[in-house]
Amino acid sequence: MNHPLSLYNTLTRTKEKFEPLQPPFVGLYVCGPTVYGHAHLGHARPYITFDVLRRYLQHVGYKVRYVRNITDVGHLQNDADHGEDKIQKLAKASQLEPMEVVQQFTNSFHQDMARLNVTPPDIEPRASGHIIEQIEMIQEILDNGLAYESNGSVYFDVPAYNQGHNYGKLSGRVIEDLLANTRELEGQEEKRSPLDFALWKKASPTHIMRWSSPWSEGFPGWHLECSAMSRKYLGQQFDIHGGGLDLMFPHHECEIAQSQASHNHTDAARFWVHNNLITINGKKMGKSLGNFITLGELFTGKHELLQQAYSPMTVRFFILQAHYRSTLDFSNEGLQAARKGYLKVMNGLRILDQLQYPTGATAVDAKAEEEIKKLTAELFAPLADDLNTAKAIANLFNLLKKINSMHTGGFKLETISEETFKQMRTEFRTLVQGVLGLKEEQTTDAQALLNVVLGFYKEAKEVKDYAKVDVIRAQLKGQGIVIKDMKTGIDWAYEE
RNA sequence: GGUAACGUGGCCGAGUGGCUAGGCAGAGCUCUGCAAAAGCUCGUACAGCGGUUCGAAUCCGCUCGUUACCUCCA
Repeated sequence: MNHPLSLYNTLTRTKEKFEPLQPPFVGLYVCGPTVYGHAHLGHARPYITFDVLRRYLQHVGYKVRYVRNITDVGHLQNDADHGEDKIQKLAKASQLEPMEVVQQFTNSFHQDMARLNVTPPDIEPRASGHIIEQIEMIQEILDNGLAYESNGSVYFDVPAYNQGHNYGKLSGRVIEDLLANTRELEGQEEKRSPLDFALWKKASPTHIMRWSSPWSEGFPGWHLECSAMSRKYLGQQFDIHGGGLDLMFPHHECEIAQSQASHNHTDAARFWVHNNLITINGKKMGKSLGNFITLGELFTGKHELLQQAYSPMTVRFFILQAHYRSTLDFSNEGLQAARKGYLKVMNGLRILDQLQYPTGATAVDAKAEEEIKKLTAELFAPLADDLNTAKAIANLFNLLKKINSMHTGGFKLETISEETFKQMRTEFRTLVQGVLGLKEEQTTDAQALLNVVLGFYKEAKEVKDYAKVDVIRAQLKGQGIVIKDMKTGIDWAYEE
């Protein structure tokens, strides 16, 4: 298991060589969605990015346990009204059970991910299913003197924690600066310091999502679930924690603090990896800004900003064509270019399947051999350098040119050895399908194709070319389809 | 205001001291019944100004512009 994967670690702000704690096992935790709405293009990015990371780790031989949570107990909405559970708010409005809302959006999320060919995580824990673990964790933090109870709620004591630890180590914040810039928000009188955050919140009488705890009927704080669930399934310390850049502060910072404060004072994860955001007209795409396009809208083209529908693989390719740590700007032009690029790769894949190495070839040319070997070796190399999918795809196109030439005859296959040819074929396929996770999409409509054939059938009948008519009938029958000549026209049926 | 990024050819987007990124769009050529696909060739890009260096898109400084986080958000 010796390979040179380096990853950018937000904790150290440098690229570091990746070494698992217990090779060959790798524990990977990624913050999952809060299921109070349909997933949008911005959501696609981390899940595709970390899907590729997971696939790559597996490709180089690691055994990965990938945990991605579903947050379904609701994040507090900290706007003008005191803080209301988003899921609960929606549930009231539509007269649904909160869990019904959660299930709907969870199903929708799963569907979108499947279409994007994102492999499901190995464990997908729900926050609502881990209330006990979260309560336990709060108790530990209380026992360590780093949290306090206030009117039925429990708050994390940031200044106390900061005495022995470094609150802000991940996001580069300094506690004094944070204090100097704190805004006065309502409903904060229970806190000792404005920086303190809730571990447990006492439920108001109208709040329906509530659980019993030693402190009150209430619900867990909005950073706790990730700490509790990552620990449960990956241990006190694990290898990689991923998520969007916008979660770095406060979410991930709080996660680190909670984890440190509740157990052995070890960092929860050794590598903190953050993907950058998707922008639209240069601005972050986000729920709060209302400038998002859901994946469903993207796939159907039903959104005022969309000139056309973009298939899931187009979206995947679009995202992978940029490095995960750069912002990526949405545009129709960008998506359309991605679509063409994606189709080019798919055409290449088809051609590769058709290529056959000639038997008894003996015209190996050292230069050609070397060239293909080099291009092949360059396919995976960029992924080892902080998962540079953009460069890997660029290298893919460079090899694809040669493959296309092999197909059209400009590049004689026998000028490379069979071994090199097979290696090239395997690596190209593995990169495209196995690691980048690009799959062929059925872009053609079977019914439309059938109509074309029926058109020829009709023409043949009209000119009484019965030989051709018979051939068409026989061929279609071979496909399980029978032609029906009716007075009203030509139709078809499945052969019964 | 604090902190952190970014500014690359028509568009998207890699690259972080010398070696062609790549895709899309555009032009020309080859192939071709026509077309398409494919291949080949082409654009003398690195916000501006100054500095370091034999050499900078890449390092340093300043200026301008954009963004993110600091409040739920992937």
